[in-house]
Amino acid sequence: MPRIIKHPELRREELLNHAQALFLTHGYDRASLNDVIAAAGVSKGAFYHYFASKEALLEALAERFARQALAGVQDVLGDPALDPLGRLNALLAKSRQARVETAAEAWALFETMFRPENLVLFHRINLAASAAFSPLLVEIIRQGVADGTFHTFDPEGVADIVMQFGMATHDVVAKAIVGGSDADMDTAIEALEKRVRLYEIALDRILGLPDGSIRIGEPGYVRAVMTARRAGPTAAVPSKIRKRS
Amino acid sequence: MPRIIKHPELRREELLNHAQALFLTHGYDRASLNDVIAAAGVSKGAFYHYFASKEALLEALAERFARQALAGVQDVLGDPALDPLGRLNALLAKSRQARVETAAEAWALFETMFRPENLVLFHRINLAASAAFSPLLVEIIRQGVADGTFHTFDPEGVADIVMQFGMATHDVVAKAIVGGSDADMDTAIEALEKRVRLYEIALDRILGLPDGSIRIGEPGYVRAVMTARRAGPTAAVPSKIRKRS
DNA sequence: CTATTATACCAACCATCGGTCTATTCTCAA
DNA sequence: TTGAGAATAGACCGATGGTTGGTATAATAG
Repeated sequence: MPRIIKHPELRREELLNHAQALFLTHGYDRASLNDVIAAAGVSKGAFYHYFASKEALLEALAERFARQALAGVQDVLGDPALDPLGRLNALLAKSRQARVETAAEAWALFETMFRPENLVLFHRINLAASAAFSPLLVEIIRQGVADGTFHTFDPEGVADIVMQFGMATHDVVAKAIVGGSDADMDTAIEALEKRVRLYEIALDRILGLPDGSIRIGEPGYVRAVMTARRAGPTAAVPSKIRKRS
Repeated sequence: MPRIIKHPELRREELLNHAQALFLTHGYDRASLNDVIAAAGVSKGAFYHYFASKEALLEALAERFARQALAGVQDVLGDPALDPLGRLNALLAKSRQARVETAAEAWALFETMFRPENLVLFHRINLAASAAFSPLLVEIIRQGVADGTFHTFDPEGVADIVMQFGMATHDVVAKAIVGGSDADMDTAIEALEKRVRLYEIALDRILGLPDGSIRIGEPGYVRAVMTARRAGPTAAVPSKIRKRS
């Protein structure tokens, strides 16, 4: 009987897609390799042909996230029409947009994706995103310091703080969901928006700018994206994955 | 033959000690339960008499860290001789001291303890530490806002930022070690001290204080503690734990 | 067209993992 | 002395991530 051979590069993407869905719903640890290959309809041998290990799969997933997030940001740096503050704001908005859309994409998974069992997954994603964004950030801040827009003695440090703030939003949402009496989206979004305002002012002051200079995307942006997707179809992922004792 | 029975409460501590050493050297995931009980010279049955699971062991370990870190801090909050800024500085110094001494305690493990495989362990420790410190921090900041010392609209948010800064020092050291050409202690400490200075100024500005108000422990403190312990005996932990491929 | 090699794939198999279970030994108060 | 319960031992379990030996297809060379 003839064997059906799909295009190899698509096979790999398919594996990544199924892994992403499973990791987001159940967490990297709980979703077993067998679950992934079963979902993708692929044998173990095939999997290990494309990836060296489960770890490598996670890494590839994080890289893909980072690559997508970075898409279209490179040109911001070189745009001569923007001053350093404009560049920084543009980059922050882009970065935030990527984060929000990633979360929104997995909206049906909102409650599960912010649970501690997904720690490893999100750490990797954030790590990859940092690695991609950080050099751009440092360069922009350096330019700003050079032309007197920003005032700081440690551009790398400030860039790290900015990335920290970005990562911390994940924890903010997690707290709002887990700690809230009714764990709904509105509570989470409200907490998130408030925190973003604080981060903006904190960055203003750290960089010696007047309050209100830094704008990490438009106010209400998170709510808009989230609610738009909320109405969308719920991705029902039938789960046969065990509960941990 | 007579059985040697140790005091039960000591048995539990002993288990924690061996687990701590193994988790720090090889990471929570890689150090197996069998490794732990083998190191402690205890049977599996005995282990599961004291702990409900490997998770519970990790949790107990994190709790112990947090408890040690919190020791002697409670009275800072009630001390009437201190103003809010004094209280905040005292708390920060205490928090930092705990972190540094934890790191120094595991000095022989310096290179391994900052590797990604220890992510889970440190996340738990930081979580426990946050849970312990955060309420104190929020209260102090609230007091300061009330009497006009601090200026912010979001005390909880600022407290979170402070905790973030504390946790981030871990990453700073990791980067200095992993990224540096010669991964030595001096590079790491230097990077750490510089970053702490940045955090101090950032907090000054976020809270609307004049630069130099916040002092997270004395300058040079990290170096002093680290170098003091460096000369100490190297804890040679014979490792039979497998390498992950 | 055939021979050869590299790629894509399969599924049985493995060591080890965290965790359970039953049996036994020890401790100490009544 | 004895009985109850705490403490300990270690065989055992299902599941896991990972390995292996082998097969089928595609690409290429002669």
